[in-house]
Amino acid sequence: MRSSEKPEVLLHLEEMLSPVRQLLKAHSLRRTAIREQVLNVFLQRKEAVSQSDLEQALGHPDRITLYRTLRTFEEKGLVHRAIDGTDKLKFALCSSGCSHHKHQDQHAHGHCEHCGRTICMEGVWLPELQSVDGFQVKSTFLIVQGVCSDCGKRIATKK
Amino acid sequence: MRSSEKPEVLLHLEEMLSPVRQLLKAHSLRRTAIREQVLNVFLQRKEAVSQSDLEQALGHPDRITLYRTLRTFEEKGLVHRAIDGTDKLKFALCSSGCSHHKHQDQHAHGHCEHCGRTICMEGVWLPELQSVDGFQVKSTFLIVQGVCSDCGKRIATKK
DNA sequence: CTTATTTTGCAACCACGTTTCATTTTATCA
DNA sequence: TGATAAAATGAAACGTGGTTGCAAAATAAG
Ligand SMILES: [Mn+2]
Ligand SMILES: [Mn+2]
Ligand SMILES: [Zn+2]
Ligand SMILES: [Zn+2]
Repeated sequence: MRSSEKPEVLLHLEEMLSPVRQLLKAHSLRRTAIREQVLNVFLQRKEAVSQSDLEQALGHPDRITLYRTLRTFEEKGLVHRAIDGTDKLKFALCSSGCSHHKHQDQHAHGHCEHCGRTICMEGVWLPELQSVDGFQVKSTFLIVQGVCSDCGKRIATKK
Repeated sequence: MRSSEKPEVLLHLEEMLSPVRQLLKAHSLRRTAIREQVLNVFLQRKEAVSQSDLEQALGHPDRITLYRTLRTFEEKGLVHRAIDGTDKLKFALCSSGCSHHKHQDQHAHGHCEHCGRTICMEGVWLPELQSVDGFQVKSTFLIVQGVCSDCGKRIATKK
């Protein structure tokens, strides 16, 4: 049976790609087990995740493969680095506008000094600088340090 | 000869402490070879320096001692971390107001994507946030990415 | 100079980042 | 549906940094 002869119903089923497969296809990435698992974690958790977070979440897959998966995702514009001032490198899902070498996530990152989680903050204004005494500004990153809303509530309850 | 009997001229000479010794004394730190060497590098270079920068500048001293020297300086308020978005931890000399566990360096850090140097930028306004949808803000860090004035001139000349 | 305290230097570990290469898997197309 | 080219994986191996414990050396104080 050639695909052009398939009944319409089946064609529609084939087009019902899961969100992760849509993402992979949209960025022309092959579909592999670890890529789907990693993307699932990114979609479930809303915070930025580190490689060790993923290792734990996925039951310790091969660490080199995971490493390369993250670099590939970064390069293809699926995730961006979430700088939070700690020594731990974290990544967060990109907004839909990002693609190969064209990241456009201009937002602050909030780092909770209590639980260590890092979140993307869309609603914070970033200073728009052009140059600072001779320094040509290309982009700015803002890290907001403090206590996240979850931890704030938890602390308030305990008192 | 007891010190109380020394002629005034000698007493004055003794009080002529070098800048590094003044710094050490002001933060009640013992005077050791590596501490003086490290402080000299900080005073000469105006940019933020990493441990590997110091290792090279000082002819590869014991790396654990250097490591502890930097932590001690940070704890006592002589240097602060200069977050620049790279994976390399850098430190910069504190302004005179800092002391044991009371850092007060509120300024942006500029990172040159060309030469990799990181400098403290005193003249940049930091957003003053109190809370962002439930997140209690304690402090903010601003990283300015771009091309430093030196590299800017160098590039302009080559053209 | 003596002594209490601090600092050093070494051994030893661990966490990560990164490359290389043979093997396996994926997508494509006849 | 296979065969095939291209891409991804997993193992090994190496490098860099961060970190602790402990005995020896150095410092500051009296
Ligand atoms: Mn983000
Ligand atoms: Mn600074
Ligand atoms: Zn929290
Ligand atoms: Zn530069």
